[in-house]
Amino acid sequence: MPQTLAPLLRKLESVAVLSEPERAAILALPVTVRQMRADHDIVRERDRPTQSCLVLDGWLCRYKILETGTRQIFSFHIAGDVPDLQSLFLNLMDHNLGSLVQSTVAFIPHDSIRALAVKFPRLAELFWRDTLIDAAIFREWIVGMGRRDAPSRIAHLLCELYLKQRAIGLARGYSCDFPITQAVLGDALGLSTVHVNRSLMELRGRGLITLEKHVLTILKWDELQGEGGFDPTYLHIEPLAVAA
Amino acid sequence: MPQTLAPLLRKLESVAVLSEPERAAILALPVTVRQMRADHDIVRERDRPTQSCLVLDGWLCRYKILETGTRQIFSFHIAGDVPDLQSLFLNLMDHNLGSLVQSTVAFIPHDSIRALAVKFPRLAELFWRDTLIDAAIFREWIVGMGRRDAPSRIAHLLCELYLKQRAIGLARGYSCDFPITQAVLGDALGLSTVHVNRSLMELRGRGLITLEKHVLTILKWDELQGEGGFDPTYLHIEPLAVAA
DNA sequence: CGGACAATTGATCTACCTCAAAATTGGTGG
DNA sequence: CCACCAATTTTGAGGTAGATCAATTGTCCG
Repeated sequence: MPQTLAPLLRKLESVAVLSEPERAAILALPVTVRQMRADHDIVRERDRPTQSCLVLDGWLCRYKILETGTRQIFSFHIAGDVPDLQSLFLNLMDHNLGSLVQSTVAFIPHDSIRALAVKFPRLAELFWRDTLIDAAIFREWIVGMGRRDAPSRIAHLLCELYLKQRAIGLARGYSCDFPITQAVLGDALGLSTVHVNRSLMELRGRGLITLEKHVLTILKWDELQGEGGFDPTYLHIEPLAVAA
Repeated sequence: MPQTLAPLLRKLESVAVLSEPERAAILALPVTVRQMRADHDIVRERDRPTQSCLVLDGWLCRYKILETGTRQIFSFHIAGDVPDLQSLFLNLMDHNLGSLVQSTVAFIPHDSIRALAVKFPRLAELFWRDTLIDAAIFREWIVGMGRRDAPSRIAHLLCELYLKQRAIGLARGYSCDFPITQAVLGDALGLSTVHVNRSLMELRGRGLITLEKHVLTILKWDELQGEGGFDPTYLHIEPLAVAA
């Protein structure tokens, strides 16, 4: 399976040009590919994983379940992401990672990632950088939950998920996949399903977006961005990503 | 200034035992020490820092200002923290770092941190790990903002800040410094000052805490923890920290 | 074609907000 | 050491975004 790790390579190369040995070393990583059904947990709170998971296809999310049984989602992940890279140095999982839809993932043993990092410090830097962007997204998420009302919170997330997909070539014009139900959206934004629905209708009513059959289309990018107070700086998407 | 970097050393050694060369290399880092008045920005959004900042004494916080002028704080930092370590690989600041009270910080050039990381991969891991914990705290913060009401959100933060201080020996019994005004607390938790005040009174009324003259005392740890749904796992504090 | 899930709508309730003022507290200069 | 100012904390009184509960109406898939 020579091209299995292509999504990872593409992501790393959107930030920096890799040397041939670096590319080769990445492609030589031992992986276990696995298909997951929708709504299936990949890693759970309190687990002590010995491998991390690269998304090849599909959508994953990370979340916690509270004592009360409510769920809080704090990230969505698509091809090229390694959502639980943090388990490389934080042995004990403090949250869950699960699939939102049917997905394909590749498991990479921690040992081989560590070996890679020691041998190629620059790759270590790129992986590290990736976890830093993860944190930057969390920060922006906090800002939204603390200070934005429901419609802007939703608008902001739509902008983010659209750009994330576009950066890896998964958008078509101003459209992209959006396999997230309103209930899931509520769990991510700290809103009730009902209120998500109403806010979404407002955005549609104002002609900013279209959202049907799990496809999002942004009709008025500038206005949607304005509504969400969205400034893409925090995603740290490099010009390289666009150039490619 | 042989002991300037002691807080950093103490923090790293709470996770792993360092070799003599590693200790020496850290202590040999070139630093610029600076005193800051309260409410002073150290790094601002859009800056491109060439150094990171180690807290030696005092309290810092990271925050963003929205278009509307409101502020959202997403972290507090005390001695031993390097709040803007992420600028090592994310060149452009996407938020601000400022002092909450009079503080002492040490600036360390990125170049020398990078050199240290390449030479001692294990130190790189420890720094990396630290930024991962940063992210873990953000995740928990999101859970609180999305799913906890005001009193538990506050209770949770009190637990966190108490433990953070205790882990580096800054607590006395169940008491610790708490130089955070109710307005600042509101900016951190996405609440109005008025509501922070009322929730705080409730916690006091129920005899869980005492908070006066900028000193927090936790009277009923178990109940406060219960109120906040606080599980310290996400802080990833190692047994070593307690042993020391 | 039925069953399960997802979206939509209606009605009521409440946690938290805003505005406004009063009471404390802490720091500072005389 | 006291008086005074500014920043905090506290209290009161509405107002509202968003929650909850409960149906109803799609929509997709086997």
